[in-house]
Order: sequence, then structure tokens, then C-alpha cells
Amino acid sequence: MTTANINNWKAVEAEVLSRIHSRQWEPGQLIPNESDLALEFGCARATVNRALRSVAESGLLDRKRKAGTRVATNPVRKATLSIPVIREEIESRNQTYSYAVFSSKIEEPPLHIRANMRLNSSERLLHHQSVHIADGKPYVISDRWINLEAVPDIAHVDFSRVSANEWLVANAPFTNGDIAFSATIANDSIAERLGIKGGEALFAIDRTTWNNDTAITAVSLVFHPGYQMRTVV
Amino acid sequence: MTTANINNWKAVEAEVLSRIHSRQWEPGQLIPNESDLALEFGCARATVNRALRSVAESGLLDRKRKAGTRVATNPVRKATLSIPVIREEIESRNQTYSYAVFSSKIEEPPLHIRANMRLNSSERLLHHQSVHIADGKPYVISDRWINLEAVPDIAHVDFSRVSANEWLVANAPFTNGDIAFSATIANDSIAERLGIKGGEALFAIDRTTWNNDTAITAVSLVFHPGYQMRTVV
DNA sequence: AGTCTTAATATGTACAGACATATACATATT
DNA sequence: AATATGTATATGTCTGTACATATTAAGACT
Repeated sequence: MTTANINNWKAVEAEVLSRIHSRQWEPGQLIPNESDLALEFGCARATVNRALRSVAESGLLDRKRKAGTRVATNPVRKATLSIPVIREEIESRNQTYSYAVFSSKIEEPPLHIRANMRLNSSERLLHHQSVHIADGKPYVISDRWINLEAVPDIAHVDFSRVSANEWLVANAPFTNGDIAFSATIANDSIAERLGIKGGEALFAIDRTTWNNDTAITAVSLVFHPGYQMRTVV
Repeated sequence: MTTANINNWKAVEAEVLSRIHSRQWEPGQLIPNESDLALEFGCARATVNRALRSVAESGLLDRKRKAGTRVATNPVRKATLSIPVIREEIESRNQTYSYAVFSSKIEEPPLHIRANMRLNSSERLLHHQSVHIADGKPYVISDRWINLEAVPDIAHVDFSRVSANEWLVANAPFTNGDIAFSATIANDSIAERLGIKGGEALFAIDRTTWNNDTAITAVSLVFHPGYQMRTVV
């Protein structure tokens, strides 16, 4: 059976998704191989391959060489969330952005930071604390440690003009990073810097970025009460 | 100048990433076009295309027809986080998984749920409250509303045998969904169901899934204290 | 100067054919 | 019975060519 021309990979993808959603192909079921589908759709195998790879990336198909392609039984949906550049996030809401530094000095880091950044004891770290402000109200506070060995240039940056984050993304490209999302309670120092009462539940992001095996920076972001991070699957 | 053989797309990708990280190609800079790179690397243009598309997907390159490919100035890093199937998350830590239902009955939903699911007033909703347990300790509580019009079969499911979530992922495939991550404070009812004291900050996920324009289910997950959701970029 | 048309160009995609590679399954060996 | 080896197969990828499409830039025409 040769279906009407499905001769581009987006069309193949749509057809495949439709068959999965309509349960014509049920969860766990082995679907026809690429060559057969190419024949059925009247297109090249490469086109089917492109489409199936795309669907597999989204988690709806499991593919294995020789074993074939089957519909995922419990599709692990992958949400891609773009890590916000705070200023852009605020400006995209048509709010005015500003930024203030609480302190910025070279300090001995606490143990958990040193462990997290996998440092030996020799590195000098810049401890940088600041707040991003939307329409005059504290939006998120940032508590950052920067490895001066990894980015010596940062010692001469004027942080009244550009935020540490933006300087770093522009000047210290990283190869990889890890992120943890969590909830934290507003203690006195957090509450004061966010201009709120203590005891509230706050959304927090902890991120460490690396240049290969060298830690560049570890930052802890604590958002204002009620903040939600949203995305789609 | 023809570099030594870089004749597969992973190698091209690695070379491109290396040039970006080493700042041989600086942020904002226009990189050579696909044909030139293919010539330089000694491979086909399609191979370069595959690699550049991959790098662009990760956010490090901006590509535009005719305009060419340039290094992203502020790379919006995309973190892909796989939405956890709770049972698997627990079992992957070698903890024993169990599951208990607090209540499961057809109810009139509160307004914000109805709005969120974009329902008119006629639909009947199943309100399902449960807890997922790891090694005997409450791991996450789930407060779920299910649109019976969208999945009538669920009325006959025995939730003592399979969790609502797992039944739904297996039997009610969705086309899209939206997710919000936030922090919430443990009120009395949450604290009781999680077996903790009130007042703690808890990580929460709110997810609504759709079959095209029909809402299938809206679920609110509230995790045990200290829970972190982790990923990499 | 301003607007429309046209050509040039870089990426996007399709195709057929080929080879590479992982691996399930069958068969042979210990 | 357990282990090693071989083979068939489905996906993974590369190549070279071709055409599609978006978009910039130049040129023609008000």
C-alpha cells in the first residue's frame, strides 16, 4: 500500500506522530523498518530516517540497530527549557531591568562550594552577590563564586555597567554545566535582599559551569515569591 | 588549507565546538559557509550541514538562509530535562517503590483548574489524590484532575494496581503539554500527606497535558523536602 | 530619494547508492 | 549447559548531485 505522496521529512514526521497518537501503532509495538516506510510513503529512506530520528529525539520512539524501531512504552517526555538570561526574561515582559551589587570580593569559599567546583585549595575565588530588579522590585538574587584562575580578566570588569552573568556568557564560554532546581525557604539574609518577609518558599536554581574540567563559576539564584519557570513538552 | 580528515559529522561538530570555545570563531562572527567548510574538512556538505544543525540546536550557532551562520552572541543554553516517571526515578536509585491513594472521586473542580484545562462547565472530572513512596517514606504527593470525557476508560481502572500517571501515559497519549516548576510552602494538608512538619519549602511541578485541544489531565506534584531536579547543559 | 524587480547566495532538504556498525539470533565449540 | 563464533538485518552515516527557499543586495524604474 502506497500512501499519497509524503515526500518531505516534516510530512513523514507528522504521519508517524499521527499513527502513534491514534494508536494505529501501539506503545511497545515494532513499527515497519525504514525501507518499508520509505516505499510506503514514496520517499527516500534518508527522509524517513530524518523523521524517525526527530521523533525518537522527542522520546516517542525507541530505536536500536538491528532490533528496529518501536513506540516507547512510557515515553520519557523531554522538556527543553532555555536557561534564562535574566535581563532578557525581564525585558521580554516589558518591565524595566536594573541590577545592583551587594558585595564583590575575593574570599575563601565554604567547603560545599569548593567541593562542588572540584577545586584544590589554591584557587582564588571572587564572591559576587547581586540582585536583578524588575520594575523596581527585586526579581532574583544571585550568589556567585567565580574561579579567577579560569577567568583572570574578570578582575578588571566594572560590574556597575554589566552583570556578572552577562559578562561571563560573553567572555567565558563554557563547554558544559550542571543545573539543579529546588525550593528553599527565605532565611533572614535572603528575605532582606529580596525585600520580603522571611519564611516564604522560593524557587532556586543552582548552576555550575565548566570549561572542560575547570570550574568557571557556581551561581545560586533565588527568585522572588511566586516565580514559576514554565515550558512545554 | 585542508585540515586532516574530519569525515564524520561528530568530528565536524567537535571541531566546530572547539573553534567556538577557543574563540577562534568569536561571538557574533560569521563563520565560513558550508561548502567552504566541507572543502576544508574534506567531507561532503551534507556532513557539515548535519554538524552545524546539531550545534545550532544546542544554541551556540545562529543560522539564517543567505545570511549565513554566525556564533551566537549570548547563547541561550537549552537544558533538556526528562520529565520523571516517578516509579522509575525511585527504582533507578535502588529504592523500593510503593504507592497509595488518598481519595479518588468525581468532583466539581475549583475554578483555577477549570480555567487551566479550558473546560466549559459540562465535563465530569475525576479528582485523584495519591502519594508515591520510596523506601517507605513519602516521596511526592500527587493531586490530579482527569477529564473523563477525554479518557472514559479510566473509570474502570483499579488504581491499587497501577498509578494514575502510569495508566495515563500508557493509555492516553498526549500531543502536547505545559509544565510549570515552582516552590510552595507546606500547608497542613500537604505536610500531613508527606509526613512532615508544616512550613517547609517544597519543590512543585504543575503539568497539564492535552490531546490537541482537549485537556486530558492536570496534575500537581509536590515533592518531599530537599528534593532537587537535576540536569546538564 | 523611494519603491519595485531581479539576481545572487547560503542554508534547507531530497534522493539514490553505498558502506559502517551494532546486535539479535542461529550455529558451532568447549 | 555454557561459551564462543558467525551471519543476517535495521539503523547510522557519508557522498555527490540536485532543486527549493529565504533573504540580501544590486539594479531598474518611478
